[in-house]
Amino acid sequence: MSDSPTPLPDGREMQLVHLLRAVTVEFDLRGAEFAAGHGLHPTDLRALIFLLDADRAGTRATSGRLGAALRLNSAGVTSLVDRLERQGLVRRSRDDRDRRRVLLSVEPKAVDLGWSFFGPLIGRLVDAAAGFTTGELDVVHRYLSAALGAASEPEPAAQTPQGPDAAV
Amino acid sequence: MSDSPTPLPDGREMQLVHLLRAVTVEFDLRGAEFAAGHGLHPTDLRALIFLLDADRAGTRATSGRLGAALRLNSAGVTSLVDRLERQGLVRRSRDDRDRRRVLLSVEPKAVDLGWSFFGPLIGRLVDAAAGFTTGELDVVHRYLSAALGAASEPEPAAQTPQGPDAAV
DNA sequence: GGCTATTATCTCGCTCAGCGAGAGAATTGG
DNA sequence: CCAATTCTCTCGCTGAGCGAGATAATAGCC
Repeated sequence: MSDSPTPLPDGREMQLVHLLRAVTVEFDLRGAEFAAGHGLHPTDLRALIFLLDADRAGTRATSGRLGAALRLNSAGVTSLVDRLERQGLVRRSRDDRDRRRVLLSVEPKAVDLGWSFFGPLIGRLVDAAAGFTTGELDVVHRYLSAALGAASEPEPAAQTPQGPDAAV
Repeated sequence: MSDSPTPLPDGREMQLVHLLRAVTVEFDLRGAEFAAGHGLHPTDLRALIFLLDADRAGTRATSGRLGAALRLNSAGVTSLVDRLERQGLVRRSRDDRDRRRVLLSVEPKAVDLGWSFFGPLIGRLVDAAAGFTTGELDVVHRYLSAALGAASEPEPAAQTPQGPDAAV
């Protein structure tokens, strides 16, 4: 099967797939560069983004949820949070309702760091959207939502041996 | 500066930024899952994708170019290629024109593996594009191209200490 | 032709992210 | 109150990727 099983036409749809992939690669590259430039690992940045998202959404982030989102086991999460705590980016605190849990809260330094990463990128992306009508942006929104749904579908008979929740 | 410096309106443009980020996360997750399920590391998969792209484009991939694309130093590339070669996915061969170079060629097994990863994903993405007119897909294409350009711009005074080429 | 500078890859030794196994502490349900 | 479960942490280990330097081939200079 060393060739296309279904002779997919390399038309507009395929071009979009390649574009999406290119955007993904580019985002990852920016993230890795930013992380390296600030003495972090890509995983640290991913964790920070997850925690900042949770912070903005008002969700209480725990070690467990972080691990599920990043697909790390508990030992990995412990060393990850140790790392972030050592850098003064997050703070651990026991959950008083369930004292087994460790709540993670981001420090202002983390928020600043997040902004210094996303700020310029967001700025350029918003600028890039300037040449489109609101109707066109709606179309893009519809497409990206559909693409996200398509990408999120798990493989048919693949391995989903993970826990109950997960998913960033 | 623990709050938005420019009070960016959380309008359509921002929603698109979040969607793009979500798509990136989802793609990465799929890649990591696929890699883990096949005894590879995310880096191995990224390398494979790079090599398959080069193969389809007719470019002769070398260890050096692979390292530049993946931001690995030479030692890392050596062990990466060792790994891929051990799995029967790529083959090393000396370039006869410049016998310092090592050309990397993908084995059929790698092509199959690539298809088994991208095939279903592409299928679902193409399906997701079915509900759009060609005009609308053109709009999406324009937007994604613009977004790719925006994401590719290097940070103003950031570190770009890498070599001349790079970029997957 | 040799002779040096440059380029491309590999080897060695090391650091540290993340895993598996299991311990410890708190919760829930009987 | 006791067992089963849940959440996090500790310990020891594997291996990806780095820095430094060795090796080999090429290109430029005289």
